[in-house]
Amino acid sequence: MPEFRTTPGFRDLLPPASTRQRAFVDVFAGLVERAGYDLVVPPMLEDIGVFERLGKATDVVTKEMYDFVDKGDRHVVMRPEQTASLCRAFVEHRPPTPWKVWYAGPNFRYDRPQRGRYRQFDQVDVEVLGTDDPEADVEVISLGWRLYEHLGLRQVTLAVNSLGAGDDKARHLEALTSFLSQHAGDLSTLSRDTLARNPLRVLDSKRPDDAEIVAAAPTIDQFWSDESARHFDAVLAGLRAIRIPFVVQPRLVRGLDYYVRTAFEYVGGTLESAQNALGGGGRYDGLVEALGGPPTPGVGFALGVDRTLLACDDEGVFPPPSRSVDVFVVDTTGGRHATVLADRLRASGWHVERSFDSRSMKSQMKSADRSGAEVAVIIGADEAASGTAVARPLRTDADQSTVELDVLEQHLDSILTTVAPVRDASR
RNA sequence: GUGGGCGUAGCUCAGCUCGGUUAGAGCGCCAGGUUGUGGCCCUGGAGGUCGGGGGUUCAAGUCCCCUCGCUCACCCCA
Repeated sequence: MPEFRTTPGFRDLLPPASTRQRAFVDVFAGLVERAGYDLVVPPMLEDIGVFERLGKATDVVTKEMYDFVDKGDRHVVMRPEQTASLCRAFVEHRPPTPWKVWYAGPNFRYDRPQRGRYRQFDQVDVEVLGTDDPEADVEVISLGWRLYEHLGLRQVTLAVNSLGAGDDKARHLEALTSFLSQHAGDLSTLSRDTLARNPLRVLDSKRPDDAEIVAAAPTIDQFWSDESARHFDAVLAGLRAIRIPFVVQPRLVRGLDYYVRTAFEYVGGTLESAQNALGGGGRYDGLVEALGGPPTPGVGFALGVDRTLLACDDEGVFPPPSRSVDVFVVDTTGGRHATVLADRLRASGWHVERSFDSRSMKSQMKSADRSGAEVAVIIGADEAASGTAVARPLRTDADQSTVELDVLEQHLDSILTTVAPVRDASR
């Protein structure tokens, strides 16, 4: 074993996983930017206060944060999520509303790593701040859904609920707490602990022992105010209007206090474990205010990149993009010709590779083959002396030919267009 | 934080049950067969503190203890 390794829960992303992750973010960025969302890049380090406003479940949550005191005696934290950072940025800069933004980047949580969960993990998210129009909820939910469609995932379920707001949310919580307390004896030990900490989350229990009590517990839909019901109906109607299928799930909850009204989750169909949520979000109308800003409604979602890619693996979709090398320059005269020619051909827009260390022609040809290049351009002593190069197709039976260096591009064009249909249009 | 599985070559693993010469295979890498040409094939080569420490023993990759790491699940999930 090497002396130094990544610390627990952290990892190096190497190809092809790294290129696939970037391709994933590219798909996401293209999708949301077409919808008018702008990139905002908040720092990874925040004052811990930003995340202590997330609600009373904070005690538990704090234990899983990467926090420390820096050299200036500031208590800081590697951000555990992006939404609160973006809301902090909103308060700090007060941009015009509605503020439609997206971001993709790493977050940190100090918990035990397992499948699809690392201490540093990437999420992509969108947020809309400054409007409580239910159509904004619909737009946000649709963007997540369309992303899964673009990726080719078919076994994703959209679950939606309304958590209510203000009085109706409070009355439901009261009724739920009282009901669960009365039946605490019938709950699993673990759920009794959860009840003491965060009663809403008991509804999320997947333990068979709890099924009966959870099924009988009062659900939020019995407590909705007219306003909450109207908002939720509008969201559902909007989803129907753009033909996005959903399941209303009255027991869907969110762990943090700031969520109100719309809550939703995208649930994967292939991950059979207790954590099959690929992503989720909802309305957080009180968060900006809690961070010291003006009353500002907000809605957004965050999707776990690792978990979504795992779901892609399970469904056999979204493979990593393959490199397509156009030309491999083989130079047996020391390598300088390869340097010059590679530079020249790259400037013309081709994907060009070469080898180093003056290796044998056989070795360089082998590298050329393995690079996947369409054509090997070979320069040996004879070619160097006569100002020519040999162009040898590697993927067809066509003969190689010797061409003058000043017409090399033309020649490559003629053989590459028949072999490789599209060349980089930006050249 | 709790529990299970696993740590042997760059990678995937065999060897451990029942301790016994220089610790193996496939893939990958390098070179040669072909003194200027990839793929397929053949030959050769480099590459190992058997995760680390301690113990038992004449002898430990193999048995025992501890430890670190990986992994899966639970807990938690913003």
